[in-house]
Parts: sequence; structure tokens; C-alpha cells
Amino acid sequence: MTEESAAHTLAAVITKLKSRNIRITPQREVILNYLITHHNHPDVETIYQGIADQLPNLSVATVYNTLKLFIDNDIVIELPSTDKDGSLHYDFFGVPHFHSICENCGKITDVFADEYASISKQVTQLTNQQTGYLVTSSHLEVYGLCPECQQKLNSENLATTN
Amino acid sequence: MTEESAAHTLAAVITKLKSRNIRITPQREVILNYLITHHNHPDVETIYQGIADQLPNLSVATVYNTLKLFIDNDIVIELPSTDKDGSLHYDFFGVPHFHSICENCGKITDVFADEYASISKQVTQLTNQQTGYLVTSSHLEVYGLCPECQQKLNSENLATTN
DNA sequence: ATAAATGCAAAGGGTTTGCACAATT
DNA sequence: AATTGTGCAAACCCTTTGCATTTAT
Repeated sequence: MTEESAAHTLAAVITKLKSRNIRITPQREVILNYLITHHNHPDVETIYQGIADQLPNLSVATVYNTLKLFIDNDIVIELPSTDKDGSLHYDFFGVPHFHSICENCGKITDVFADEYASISKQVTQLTNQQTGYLVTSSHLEVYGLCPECQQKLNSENLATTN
Repeated sequence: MTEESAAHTLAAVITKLKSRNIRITPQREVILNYLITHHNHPDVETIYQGIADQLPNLSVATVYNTLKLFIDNDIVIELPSTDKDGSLHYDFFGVPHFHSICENCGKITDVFADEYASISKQVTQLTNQQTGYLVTSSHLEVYGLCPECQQKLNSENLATTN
């Protein structure tokens, strides 16, 4: 994402929040900007460290509060903790997508596909028909082995069978 | 699920585990049986309480160990914690399905749909093409308001606007 | 026999909470 | 001015860890 479009995205989200009478504080703006410009699926600690220079007195509690606010407003989604890390991860959800998660190293990868729109729609309809839920959003995670871990595990197996 | 088919399912899963040289302990069998016969998406504490009469000396650590084993062998899946409860939930995954989660009360509801098979397949292919992951499984969660909470919130709104 | 699983209890660490103070509208 | 948000630090509690003992194969 270019700086230009990131700035535009930031402004658009802030407008959206303001229209819902949500106050825009420096903390919220910085955290939001971090999430828009970083797609590493950070946990709270990573976000905290990543904006420490901009907000020297920031509290972790504020990061948690802000993330919850963004999640409730469908701006950010929460991703499960990966094996080697008990903390939850967060992702700006401007463009709908899903995630593949490596069962070996815990890496999270974005998957953007045009097909996801129709899948979401189908799933929303199915859910509403069968359960009566009023559907707000849907999350999809795919589990497997990332290319790097496939290679690494393959090398290890070759080594141990010699 | 009838007792008959539950027993059959239990036997089938045990055979599958044995074929992978996984030891069948009383603890594992009881926990597995609990999960096959209870689809309340229990957390660890609920499982622990639910089988306390069958395994008086059971340790919570064993429940955690066993669940991890089942997850690694694609028998059980882990579900995110609901808002009012910081603990993860577990679900026997004999018949593939997805889940709807109420954003208000945290209730988790199974959604069985024939369409899910083709969705999973499609998602697996998309992921493999775009990321090179070797896909093992996929999870889908739908968020929204359950019928009960829709009604409840609607009543509250009517009350407060009077 | 022996490699693996269990139980116990303590430690760990991510997340939440309560309240005084500060800031947005 | 009034409502809302923030920072701080302690508390919470789910989960993990280490090790001695027991057990499945």
C-alpha cells in the first residue's frame, strides 16, 4: 500500500468513526495508522513497541481498549494465537480477505481472492437460514504448512533417514 | 447422535489413533467420548467437571495435553474464546461444519451445510495457489446476533425509547 | 522393559480491572 | 462543562512447565 492510499484509508476510517460519535484521540489515530500500514498481524506487544516513539506514555490497557473498539466497529479482526505465542493477533480488515496459518512456525499469511466475496455471502445466507443469526461478519482461517516449513521439514526428514 | 453411533464413532477414532501408534489411555478415551457425545463447545473446565465422576484423579494438565493431541490429529478443533470468557473452546470435528458465534452472549452454534465441503475445497485450492501452503484444514466462524439476543436487544431498545 | 502419559503444584504471562487524572467534543 | 478516554499497577486466571510416579505397549 502506498503512503498516499494509506493516508486516504486512515482519513476514511476516521470519518466513519466520527460519524458514529466515536472520539478520535491521538492514541486511537496512531494505533489505527499502525494497523493500516503494517500487515504483519501484530500482537499487542508488537503494536505497543511499534508506536512507542510516537506515544511515549502509552499504556497497554489503551491498546487493548482501542483494539476492542476497532473490532466492535468491524475495522479490525482478531486472529488466533499461534502455537509458540499465547497472544492474540490483530489485522486491519479494510479489504476482506482470509488467512493461512502455518502449523509449524505460526506465520500468518493474507490471502486475497475475488472468490472470497461470494463465499462470505453464501456463508451469511446459509447461517441465517439455518440458525436465525443476524450475521455481521465471517472469518476464515486455513491451516497448513508454509512453503519455508515444507522445505525445512523435508530437509530434516532426509537428514534423519540417512 | 444416538448412543449406538456415538460408540461406533468412538471406536473408529480409537482405531485411527492406534494406527498412528498413539497410546489409548483411560483419560484419552473418556475425554474423547465426552467430546463425541457433547456438542456444547466446552472449555477445559467444563470438560474437566463433566468427567470428574469417571476420572476422580484427573489433572487439568492432562485435559490440555489430550486436547492438543486431538487437535494435532485433526479430531478436534479449537474455537475462539467468547467475550465473557477468556478460555478457548473445543469441538469434536467428526462431521465438517462451521460455527456461528453470538457477539452478545457468546453462544456458539454448529452450522452443518452440504455446501461447506465445496467451500473448503475451493479455499484449499485458492490458498495453495496463492501462498504455496500445504493445506491441512480450514476453520470458518460467522459472527452475529443469535435469535434470542436479537429479541432481547429489541425489547430493551423499545423499553429505553419509551 | 521402556518409552510415553499422568498428576500435582507452582510459575508464567497475556489480559482485565479500578480509579484518579487528562482530554475530546 | 460533561462525558469519555487514558495511564498506572495490581489482580486475574487460563495455560504451561518440570518432575516424580504410573502406565500402555
